Amino acid sequence: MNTKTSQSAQYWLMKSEPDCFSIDDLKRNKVEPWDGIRNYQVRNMIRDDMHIGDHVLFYHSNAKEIGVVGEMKIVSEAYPDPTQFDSKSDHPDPKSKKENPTWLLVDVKFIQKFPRIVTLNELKLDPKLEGMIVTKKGSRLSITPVSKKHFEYVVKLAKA
DNA sequence: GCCAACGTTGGC
DNA sequence: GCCAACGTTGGC
Repeated sequence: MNTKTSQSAQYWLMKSEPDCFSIDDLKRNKVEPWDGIRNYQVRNMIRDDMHIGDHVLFYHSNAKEIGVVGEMKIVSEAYPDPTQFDSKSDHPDPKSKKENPTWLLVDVKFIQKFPRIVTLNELKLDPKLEGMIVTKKGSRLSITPVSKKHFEYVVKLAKA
């Protein structure tokens, strides 16, 4: 018997500093390896809980305008992040060994850039989005799970 | 540029 | 295993 059960897609929010990698960069490249994850909690999530076909909100952090700017999709399972072995990359990790890489990444695919940004302030103020992790004070995880309800509501807001 | 809120490191 | 010091994230 096949022990694999078909799982329904999950929903996420992923942060990026637009000065480093923006929604427009993703739109141009179509598919991009989401490298540079150097947090164990986030690594474990992408390794254990993230799968091909999952839906993602693209979030601009550390920017003039902070908030959700578009949508993308996960198009690979987690695999070793090559930048950890590259001393010239932004986040080399000399302690990580090629036989047993510490850091993983997933490939993401551009779906759409929203007609407008849904700002963090807007997310915080909307009672329908209460409990969304990114709105919580001190939330520093670059990837967080989002409920299907919240995801669909944010997309609706972006197009309103 | 400031600083609060974390996460990590390393001495003990 | 504790915890101070340090580094990073990211809103403001």
